[in-house]
Amino acid sequence: MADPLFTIAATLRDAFAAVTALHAAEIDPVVRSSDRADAQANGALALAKQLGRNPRELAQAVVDTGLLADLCSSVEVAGPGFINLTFTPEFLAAQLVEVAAHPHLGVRDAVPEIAVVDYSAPNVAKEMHVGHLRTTVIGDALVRMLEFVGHTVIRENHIGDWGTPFGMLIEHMVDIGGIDADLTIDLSDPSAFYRQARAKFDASDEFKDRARQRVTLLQSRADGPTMAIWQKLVDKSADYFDVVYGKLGVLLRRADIVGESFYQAMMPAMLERFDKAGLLAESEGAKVVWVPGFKNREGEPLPLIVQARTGGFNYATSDITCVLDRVERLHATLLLYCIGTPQSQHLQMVFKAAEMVGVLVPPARAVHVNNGNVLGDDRKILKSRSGEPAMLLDLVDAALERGRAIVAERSPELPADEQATLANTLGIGALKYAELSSDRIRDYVFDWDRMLSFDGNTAPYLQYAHVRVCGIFRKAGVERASVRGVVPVIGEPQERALALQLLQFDAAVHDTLDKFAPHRLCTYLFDLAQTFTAFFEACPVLKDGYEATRDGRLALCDLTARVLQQGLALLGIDAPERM
RNA sequence: GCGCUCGUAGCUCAAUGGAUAGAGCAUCUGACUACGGAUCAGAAGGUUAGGGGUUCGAGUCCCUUCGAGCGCGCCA
Repeated sequence: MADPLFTIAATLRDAFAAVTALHAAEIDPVVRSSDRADAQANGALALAKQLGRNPRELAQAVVDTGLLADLCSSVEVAGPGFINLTFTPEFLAAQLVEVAAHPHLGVRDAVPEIAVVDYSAPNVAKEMHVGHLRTTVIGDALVRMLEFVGHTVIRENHIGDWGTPFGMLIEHMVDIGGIDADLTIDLSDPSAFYRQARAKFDASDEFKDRARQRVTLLQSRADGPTMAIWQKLVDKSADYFDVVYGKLGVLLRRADIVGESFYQAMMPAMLERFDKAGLLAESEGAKVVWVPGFKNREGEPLPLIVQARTGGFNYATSDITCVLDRVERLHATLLLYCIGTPQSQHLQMVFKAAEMVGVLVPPARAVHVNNGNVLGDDRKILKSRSGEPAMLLDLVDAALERGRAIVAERSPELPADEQATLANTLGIGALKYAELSSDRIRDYVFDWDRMLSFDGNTAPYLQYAHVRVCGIFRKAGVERASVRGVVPVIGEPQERALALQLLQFDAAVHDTLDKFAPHRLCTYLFDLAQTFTAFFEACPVLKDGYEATRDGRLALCDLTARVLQQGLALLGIDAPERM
């Protein structure tokens, strides 16, 4: 019970029960933080409507029970029926002591589930571009948060490693020396090999035929040389992905790759299940599933094609089989798909089809954690100089370079190795935070200067706030751990504001996970940092004449630093101790 | 044509159906020889694209118009 709002809500439930003679479980008072008081309860409004009573009178009756008096120094009815609450300093201080001793800083464990988080999903033999940035960074943050609250999290990188393009890719490799060909992925142009193959495919009918035959050979999965070349293409691309993930500091590793190819063997059985359920139909020569509610251009029902006329499977088949695998083999109950919004209709059809065939059934559920685009200042998708979507590795390298420039200018006195680490922390932190700090559903405008600024809702601002707190302890020569048991001082308004903010970490994390919206945690951390700086200005910690409040304020400082550090860590961002 | 997403201060973004829609940047005015100035305090800035509806209460939910972006049968 770290969050005081939960304690208040429970007490309020008792109070409502007392005045309405309803069983406590039937009442769900809404308690939220408020600008006008420490907290505000507005359960009386909805409840009064149900009971046909005057909301103000009901709220007043609840106040009159006196049940909140132990926790609050002031309880008053306001507006149409709100109850405004001001906590006692003792109550706040006791909650803070609990949070400081709590292994997760007051963040409650969730009811544990097995969650699969599907994110990043680059394609073999193709570059990662700006479109992969948000899914990768958002998915990674969600993985960290889900693990933090106690879920078992399985990361999956559903790479594009199967399908018709592999006919021409493999055939091109055969032409240049087969499995022995010296295939290198050029980090400055990872799609070069793909383009060469494509050019031949477009130019030569003979090559086109060979490529088509090669696809058939690949799909049979029986031809040794074909599979060996395919594997080499996949491996080389995985090397490239590892470079990107390593620089970006995301958790995805080779072992997390579960590409489209993985599901091929299970697809016939999957179709069999649709057939047995009477859901498999034929339309224009293809095997389809009619998913209700979807229409094509002509306004006619739109089928989900699971087997093409040619007998080949496609990504609908693969994605449905993937749902099956996650639910029945991995026993996942939470399936998160961190994929751009354009895939929305496809995923809805896949989820619906999986539901119809009895695979995706409660408690298992799938969520499309969709995201908008990254735009340039022209409000079009961020492009590189060549006019193509910006390459992810270029953005990462540019972020690192900008980080280095900032450190060289502002922290030249630090040891060289620390400067290097700091440059990375600042550059990558800024890049990631920019992706995370606005609502993932909307497009957002990419701007180096803004994301690297030490002012505003940015990673550097939060990192600097952390550095400042650490600096106080360094200056005082006090070990952070030594103040952990100290009861914080709650006297000045800024101390109270900071205490309230610190106590809402739990709510911020859970709110973020309820909506899979990392920007909510970002907003919380930014508010916390701002609240801290106001405290820092108004409430001297180490100055002469403030000995009596010193340790209590140091306790607030320590907790602030820990919440900032932990909060940033949940976003995949490091918090340096000095800069 | 059908469908999905979005539209909030000059700019970039917030806001479980709750009171007077909040931050940051930029602009303007102040503070301090600094417990880290990589700072803080304050001011100004709004018909939440337009119009209807539901509700005690709508930026939020529903309908509609306009605008932007993206999908829409055998690639993935």
